[in-house]
Parts: sequence; structure tokens; C-alpha cells
Amino acid sequence: MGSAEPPVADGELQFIQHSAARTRVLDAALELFAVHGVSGTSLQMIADTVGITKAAVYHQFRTKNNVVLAVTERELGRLAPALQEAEAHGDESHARDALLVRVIEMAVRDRRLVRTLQFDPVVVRLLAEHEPFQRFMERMYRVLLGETGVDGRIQGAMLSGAISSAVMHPLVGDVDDDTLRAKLTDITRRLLDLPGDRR
Amino acid sequence: MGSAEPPVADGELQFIQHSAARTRVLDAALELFAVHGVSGTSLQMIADTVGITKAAVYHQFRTKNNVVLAVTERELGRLAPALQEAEAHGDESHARDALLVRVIEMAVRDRRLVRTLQFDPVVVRLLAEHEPFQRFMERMYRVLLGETGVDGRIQGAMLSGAISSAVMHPLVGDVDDDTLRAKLTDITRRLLDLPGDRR
DNA sequence: GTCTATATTATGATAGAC
DNA sequence: GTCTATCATAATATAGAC
Repeated sequence: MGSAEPPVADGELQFIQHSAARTRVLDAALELFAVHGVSGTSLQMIADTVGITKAAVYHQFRTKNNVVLAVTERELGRLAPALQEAEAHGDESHARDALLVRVIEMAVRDRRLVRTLQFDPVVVRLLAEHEPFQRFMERMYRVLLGETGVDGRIQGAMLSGAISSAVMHPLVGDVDDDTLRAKLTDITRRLLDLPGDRR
Repeated sequence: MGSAEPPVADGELQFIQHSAARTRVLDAALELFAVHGVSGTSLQMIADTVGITKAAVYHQFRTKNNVVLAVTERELGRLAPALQEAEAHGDESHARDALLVRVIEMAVRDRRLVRTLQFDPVVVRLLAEHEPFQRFMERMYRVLLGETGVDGRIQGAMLSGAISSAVMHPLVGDVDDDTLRAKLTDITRRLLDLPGDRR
């Protein structure tokens, strides 16, 4: 591992502070990923967006894959504090609700990024292959769903997709953030209460 | 428009019969798109999977984009009969339910393809840019949602994502088709009834 | 319908100067 | 931290023979 690059996705996911230059690259990459997908985004496009050359990007990240990793890690890591708070919370039901609110908040605010983080094939493979990501998502679902039988897992899958889709779907492109957040929170809460009133 | 290629996505979406050679290409393309995404899939990969050369693929489709178009058109077109039936149905509520069942059926059966058709950036752009696709999706949502205020659109966005996600999420990878279809139908019906019992 | 061969451009990646 | 220059490879696409 080179001296320029921080450890990538080993240990627990957390907030990671990047240098200004790296942050510019990651911001540009994320924005481009959202529009063209990861595979449809070249390092040249990223470099052009930042206003530097490819070589300068390679000074910050050894491979394109490391850019994808860093982006995914950074964005997922933004949920880490909310997750930790929820896990520390005494009341299970309140913890779930609090985390849900934070997840919806982030999804609504960063609508454009949701498709990339949840559905891009490259990111999906990353999430499946790297243990820290898996562990993080497991913790998320443990809080959001409680114990996970078949019903709970189907429910969780639907929930995650419903939230994602609700913020990125063309149907709701013109709905403002506040309205969307409110409706989404409301419907999601009811969805979680559906099968047998599990509260 | 060349003599070898059929009209692509003008007029209404419908079942389209392709030649055996074209069908082989489209099948391979769809399978590869599902794994690597559209941008992550090259014509070389498609050719290799079919067992022919790139040139042979180009004999069937003038550009890669036309392959993507044809794939999208073919798969979406498979819902056309169900949509027409539903539109012809007298009772609005029964029509909605019948279409829903067909959509879920197809989503569950072709789990691997859902991510591509619903979320791949290239396909999403296609759907947004080509009128026939837009018109088709409008008709789908008209039947599934009835009149479309803000609430209905948010609900529709959630519904589409919830179904998609429920069939493609790692959480439900080991759930068999029958179980998944049953639970999904059940939860979806309840989701549609949620805000103010709109039946 | 499929092939070989080729043109053109873009891609991920590296070396070394400033 | 950024640059110019370069490399090897892979991409989309075409021409023309069988």
C-alpha cells in the first residue's frame, strides 16, 4: 500500500477525512458515476471535471477501482454515526425509527447518488466482496429489521428498494425535499408495521 | 434504416419476433448486462458468449446502442399483452390487481434482469429519451395507480422500487420463487391500500 | 450469417520532470 | 500536487471475402 493512499475499507466503516485534492476527485467521480454509471465513467472524464490530468488522479488513487472503493466507503461511512447511536440506544423501537429517519434524510438529500450506491453493478460487487461493507450492512439491517426470518428479509429488501426508488424515480423528480421526506417517512413507518404489527 | 434491422421502438411497444441469430445475441447481451451493466459489457463479450465474432454481431445490429434498445424493447414488450388486457378490463380495481400480479410474476421469474431494466444508467436514459417507452410506462402507471397526484406518484415510485428490490436484493437471494411471489403480492397489495384506502 | 483484417479512438496505467 | 509523454490493450465500428 503506497504512502499517499489511506487504508481502504479494512476495519470498521467510519468517517474518513481525505485531502482537498482527493476530495475533489471523489466528488467529481460520484457525480459522474450517478449519471453514467461506474463503468461508463472514465478517469479522463473525472480528470476533466476536476480540471486536472489523468496522471494527477493516479497520484491520489492507484487504480480506478480504488476510486470506486473510496467513494463507496466515504458515502456509506456518513451513516456510521447514526448507526452507532442507534445501536447504543436502549429502546429497540425508537432506535429503529431514529435510524430510519436518518437514512431517509440522506437518501432524499442526495437523490442523485442513490442509484449508484444501491444498484450500480460495480458497487454491488464491491459491497458483496468486501467484508467491512457486508458487516456494516448487516448492522444496518439488524437495527432496521430486528431478527431476520424470511419475512423480515423480504420486508427489508422491499424497504431498501422502496426508499431508494422513491427518491430517484422520474415520477417524483419534481417533488420537493420536504414533501418527499415527510411522505416517505410516513409510508415507510406503516410498511414496517404491516405484517402482524411487530412493534 | 438498414434492411437487416427491424424498426426500433417507434409506434407502440409490442411483442417483436427476432431472427434466431438476433435472439441469441439479445439473450447473451441481457445476461451480460445483468452482471456487468450495459457500459461494462463490450460487443466482444457478447460475441464470445454467443460464440461468434464481433463482425457477426454488427451484421445484426448497427451499433451497440441498438442492441441495448432492442433488448429493452423486447423485455418491456413482454408486458404489453398484460397491459392491454388490463386496459380493456371494465373494473378498475380488478384490472390493477391483475396487472400487478403479472408484473410481480415477471419480476420474480427474471430476477437477474430487473436491475438492468430498472436501474442501469444507460437504459434509464433510453427510457427517458424514447417516446414509445415513456408512453408505455405512462400507461402502466395509469392502470397501477389511477389518477396521479403527488401522493400517488410517490407511492408509485416506491412500489416500483419495492418490487424490483424485493426480487434482486442479496437478502432474498435464497428465497424460492413461489414464496417470494406470494409474500410480494401480499405486501404490495397492502402498500397500494395504505394511504386512505383508495379502492 | 459468419469470417479475417483493419482503422480509429479511448481506456487504464506508468515514468519522470517541475 | 500537477504536468507531458508514453505504453499496451481494448473499445466501437467498417470493408470485403466466403
